[in-house]
Amino acid sequence: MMMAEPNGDISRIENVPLRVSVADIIRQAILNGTMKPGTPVVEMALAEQLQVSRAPVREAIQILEADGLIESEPYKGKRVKPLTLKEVEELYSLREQFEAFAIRRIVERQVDVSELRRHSDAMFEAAERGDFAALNTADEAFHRALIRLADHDLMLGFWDNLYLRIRQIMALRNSANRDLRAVARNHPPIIEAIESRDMIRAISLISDHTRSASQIAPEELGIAP
Amino acid sequence: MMMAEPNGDISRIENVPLRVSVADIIRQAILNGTMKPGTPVVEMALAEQLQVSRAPVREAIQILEADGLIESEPYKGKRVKPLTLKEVEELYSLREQFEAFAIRRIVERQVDVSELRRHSDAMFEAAERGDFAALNTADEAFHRALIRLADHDLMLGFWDNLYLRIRQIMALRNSANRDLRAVARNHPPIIEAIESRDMIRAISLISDHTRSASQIAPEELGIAP
DNA sequence: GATCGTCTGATTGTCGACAATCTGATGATC
DNA sequence: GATCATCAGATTGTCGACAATCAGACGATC
Repeated sequence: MMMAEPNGDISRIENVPLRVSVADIIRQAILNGTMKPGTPVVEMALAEQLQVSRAPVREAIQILEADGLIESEPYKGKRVKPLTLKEVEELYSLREQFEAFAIRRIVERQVDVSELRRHSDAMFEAAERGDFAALNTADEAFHRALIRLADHDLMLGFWDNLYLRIRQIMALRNSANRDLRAVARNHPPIIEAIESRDMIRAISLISDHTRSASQIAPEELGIAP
Repeated sequence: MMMAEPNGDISRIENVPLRVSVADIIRQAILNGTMKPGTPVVEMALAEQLQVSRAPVREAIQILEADGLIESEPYKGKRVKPLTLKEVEELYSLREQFEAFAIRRIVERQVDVSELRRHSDAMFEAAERGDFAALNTADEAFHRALIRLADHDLMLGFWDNLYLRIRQIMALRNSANRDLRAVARNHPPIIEAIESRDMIRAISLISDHTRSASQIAPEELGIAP
């Protein structure tokens, strides 16, 4: 007997395995720069620090390996994956491809992109307040929404993975002395180009935007080859 | 005292952890259709079958989860990820983007693509012999080389991941009754367009090629939504 | 006969112990 | 003083046992 839900939308509680909590903690440490590229990641040390056994730590590390944040050599050890200038360029160039592809799909399918305005507005607000963290959050929300609106789960998964590492890079970069308002101002023209279905212009704007974001000095990464 | 290697290129032997061997075996079973989408993946059963403990099996399954071949619900169970028509379309459409991006990079940088001819020739040879498996191998080698020549490790990683699932799809599809020679004939024009630096034409050819490869009947997947 | 406990079997999650592997140091041998 | 064994420490890999969780079956209760 199929019935309507008698209760409202009580949010589904979920029981999180330890490996997930552990992975979240370590991921955070990597993304906020506490664990810099090259730092050894030792199972036993983390297990003691977090008061769990090695098993969930091992699995958490495997998750982060899949994220591309940790690399491992069998029987040798694991460490936070070093960043190279080439990898940074690859991250940003591929992100540019994803966003261009997303725009093509969005324009072709005439998807409503009004959501983007919310994020853009949030960016201006954050810029006014000089709130750098909030600006970044809104910026990421904007770009992720752009990908999500393309309705392409596979690309969204790749994008999430890719953006994880971009966040890591941004954390390592001394993020001050940037013109917050200028960053915010980049976005409305993109929305307008999409809404007027000017694909060429929208993609061109996104490309410029991404390229300017990818500027980074090698010494900010620690290693260079 | 840096010295030249006294020995020739003796290939480095490597000690493979069990999880890798186990992952290879299970991956193969998924890719050749022995374990179809939806099949439950149970640790203990596999451990007994392979005569190892559960630990390496667990880790192998995590590897395949990262590959996108297995999905898991905590405390419930794991199974070979079901395929949907939408996912198939996403796989092929994203592959098309990757190949177009690769071609742009290759043409811009004037990369030598003579390697592609080797793979193309192998395809014709296989087609003559009516050797379907060899044709597929050469076809994959052709397309992977195209990506590799773009010199973009990040994209290559994504492509490998993506192509894994395309292999799975191709295995499920009743692959007979196709004109092998016609498949082979698709490729030389691509090489020629790249070598004559006609980016537009090369990308257009690749797109057509990918799109025609993506045709699949829903009932060939088992599930449809 | 609907609802609620309770139980049971299946599966995954976690633990502590032990084995295998790698690295570098130390010392024996020529 | 090179080269080779051997050893010790650190780290990861593997194992078997136990705990937690979930789904479904089976009744008891109203």
